[in-house]
Amino acid sequence: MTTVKVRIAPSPTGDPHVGTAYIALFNYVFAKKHGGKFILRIEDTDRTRSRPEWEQMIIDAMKWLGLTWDEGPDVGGPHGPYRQSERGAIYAEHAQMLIDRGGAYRCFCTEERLTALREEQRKAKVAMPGYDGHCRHLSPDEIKAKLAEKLPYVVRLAMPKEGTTKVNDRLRGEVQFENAQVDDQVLLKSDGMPTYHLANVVDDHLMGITHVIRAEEWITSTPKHVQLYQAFGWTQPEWIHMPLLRNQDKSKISKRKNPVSLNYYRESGFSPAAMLNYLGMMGWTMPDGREKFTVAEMIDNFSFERISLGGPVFDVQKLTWLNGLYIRDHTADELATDLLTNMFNEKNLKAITPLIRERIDKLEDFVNHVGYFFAGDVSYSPEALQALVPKDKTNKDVSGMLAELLEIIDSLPRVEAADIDARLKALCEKLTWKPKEFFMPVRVAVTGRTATPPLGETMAVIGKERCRRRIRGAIAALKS
RNA sequence: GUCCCCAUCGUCUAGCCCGGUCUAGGACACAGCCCUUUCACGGCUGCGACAAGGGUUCGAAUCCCUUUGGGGACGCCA
Repeated sequence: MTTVKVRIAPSPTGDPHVGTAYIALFNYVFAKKHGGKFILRIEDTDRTRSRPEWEQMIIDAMKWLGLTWDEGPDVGGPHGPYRQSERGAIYAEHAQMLIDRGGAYRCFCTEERLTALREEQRKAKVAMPGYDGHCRHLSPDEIKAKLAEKLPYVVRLAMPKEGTTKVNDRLRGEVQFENAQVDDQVLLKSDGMPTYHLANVVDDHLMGITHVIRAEEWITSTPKHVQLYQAFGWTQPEWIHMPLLRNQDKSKISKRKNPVSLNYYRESGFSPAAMLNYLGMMGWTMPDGREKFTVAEMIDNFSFERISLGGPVFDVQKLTWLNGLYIRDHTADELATDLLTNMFNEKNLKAITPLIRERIDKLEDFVNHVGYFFAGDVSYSPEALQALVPKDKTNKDVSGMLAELLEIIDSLPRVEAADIDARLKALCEKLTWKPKEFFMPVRVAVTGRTATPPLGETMAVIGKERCRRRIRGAIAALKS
């Protein structure tokens, strides 16, 4: 029997995601259950969106949760590198291998042609939009000529056009796909980087992955992966597609409708144990029905048979209840230590004091000045609410502005004073608002107050997660 | 639109595979009561679901089919 080896393969294109933690947990638990290995692989093949800061945050968040890996970019391992951007040669070689075997072909179609094609298909309401196979049957001479011209090209999967591909999913049984329904996916982009489809198959094979435990959204692309395994002549891993975490409205969990950043939960003071416990009960239950359990207990009792397939709604309220249980497990002393390390620590205090030094006359004034640096949500008094909307603006104007600000903040790894100041100024100018009209609503949204230290520094100390949740809260307040 | 997945209280779920023990159990939330100087915690009670229709069967939440509903995928994103 081969040793179980699984992986979590996040993409460093944004905040560390709760869905990543969810899938990582099940991979981790499964690996531990069977004495196997769990590895971390960074899928940073999207050159425009991947950033090292995001990668670092993912690693930090995973460490915070305690989901440690046996191989990964930081700890190395026998199958490295574990960062896909550093494995370019491997993918190029394998893409060539595929071309040689007829499992893939070069495609010289331009971005413009593909956009036009897509548009055409959309207008004609084509049942299965996709690549039309234009370059699939180019003659060797035509290809040679185009290569000689140095035309940029991609490598596409030569999907069989007849027959079916079977995917054996551990949780759902056999799922069949008509090959004609499956697109000739791009495997290698014109920048030489692989797409997910190629990279994940090649790496999973080379790294000896035995079980692919990933989210359900991948199930429709699995036939492509199965075809790739066959084209390479490799043995497939076992496929396990976990249900997707959902928003309240049942759509796939998203930052628009839910806090999805692990940093949010960390900074709000959720404990990793509670977080993992809660994630563990999304789609899985203890045999005895216990709701409070540790990862170790989950490992002891884990089996795929106890997974239910309905997409679980991620309910922050229930997570909060669970976290309360964990808080109460602590003695008062332990809780005090926790507070001292994570909230009222030297770093936080030293970040705040320069901002309020001029604003207090006695030490006891401190507490009344700094509540919003520590609090989660802020409430808006009638006066604050009034200040939120400047005289010449409507609620809609302000919520629109705040929504734009939210987008800006979302795109940043962290909020830094000078940087956010510049961005605020730029947004103000872009919207052609008067500074006075612009900055007060932002101040009120983020702090709940009309008088605060300078905004940029204040926001930096409050931090990205709190800033964004309060802005969201302000937008909601403006609606009612 | 096409393909794929899914379907028990508002939410997380047990039960479903191996039909009867299910007048469907637990938890969150909500409401009430108790505890209590207050608030919480804790305890108790209540509210609340087998999507619909057809089969199969002596008997179906459990098996089959259809419909409906929800979700996902359809990118040189992952």
